[in-house]
Amino acid sequence: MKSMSSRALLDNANLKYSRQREGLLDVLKEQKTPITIDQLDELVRAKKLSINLSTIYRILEAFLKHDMIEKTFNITMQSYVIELKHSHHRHYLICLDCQKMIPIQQCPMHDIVEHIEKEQNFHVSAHQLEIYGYCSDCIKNH
Amino acid sequence: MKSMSSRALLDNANLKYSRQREGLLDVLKEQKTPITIDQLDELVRAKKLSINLSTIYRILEAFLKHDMIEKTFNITMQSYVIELKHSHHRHYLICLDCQKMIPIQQCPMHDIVEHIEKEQNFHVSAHQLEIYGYCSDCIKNH
DNA sequence: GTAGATGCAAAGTCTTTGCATGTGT
DNA sequence: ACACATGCAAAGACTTTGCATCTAC
Repeated sequence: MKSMSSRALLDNANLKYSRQREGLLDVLKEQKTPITIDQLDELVRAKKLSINLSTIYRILEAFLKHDMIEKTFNITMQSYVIELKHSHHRHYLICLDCQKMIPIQQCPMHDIVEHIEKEQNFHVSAHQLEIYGYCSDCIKNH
Repeated sequence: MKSMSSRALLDNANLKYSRQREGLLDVLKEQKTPITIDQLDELVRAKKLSINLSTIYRILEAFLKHDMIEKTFNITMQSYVIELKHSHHRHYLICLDCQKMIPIQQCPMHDIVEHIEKEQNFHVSAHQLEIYGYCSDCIKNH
C-alpha cells in the first residue's frame, strides 16, 4: 500500500487528484513515524508546495474518512499525530526526552484483547497503546 | 488515598486550602470514571460552587503537578479527561456507542513492558492504553 | 502582613466554516 | 460544463495569561 504512487492511492480511494493532495501524500510517505499537523505544514512549506492550512485540514479529513491515514493523540507532544495507514497497525515507544517514536514490531495486544472479550461482555474493535520512557540515546541522562 | 478528605489531600500535597480547590476535589471524588474539563465545569456549576473556568484550569494544573490527578486524552471524546489518581493506574474499555468507560481490573501491560525492556534498549516509565469497542448494552446494535 | 489564589477580560492556539474562485474529469 | 477542491478571512472552541483584588496562613 505504501509503495503505491500518490496518484494511485487517490484513485484507489475515489478521491479526485489535486496538486495539494498528491503533495501531502508524498510528504506523508517520506515519514518513518507519525508527525503533527504543524510538522506536516512545515514540511509542505519546506518543499515549496504552498498549501493553505485549512486545505491541509480538509484533505486530512478526507484521507481519514477514506482510511488512508491514522490520526492518534500523542500525549507527550500534546497534539494529534498523523501517519499513513500501514497494513497492520503499529504502536510506538515514545522517548520522553528526545520525543523520538520507535515502532514496535508487532502488536502485543492480541492475547489481551482475546482475554478481555472473554472476561467482560465487551466487543473490542480497536485500541490505542503508547509506551513512554527513555530511548537508548537518552537513557544515560536518567 | 481516595478516602482522604479533600482538605487532607491538599495538605498532603502542600497546597493551600481554598473553597475552589476543595470543591474540585469533592467533585472529582464522586466520579467513577474520568470526565472532561467541560463536564467538570458543569458539575461544579450544578453544585453552585461558582468557580471561574480559568481557575479550574489553574487548579487542575496544580493538581497535575502534584500528581493528584491523571490527565489523559480520550480519542472518542476528542478531548482530555481527568480523574483522581488511584493507587494503581487504570485502563478503560471505551464504548464507541454510548461512550461509557469501563475500568479494567488489572493492567495487562506488565509482561509486555518487561518484554520490551529486554528486547529493545528502552526504559519504560509509563504507558497509555485504551480499548475501544461496544459494551454489553450496545453490542446488540452492531 | 504576605505570598499565593482567584476572577475577569483579553490574548493565544488550533481547528472549522462560508464563500468566491479555481481546477480535474 | 459541472461538481468539487482550494484560498482566504472570519468565526469557533479550548486554553492560557496579565493584572487587580481577595484570602489562607
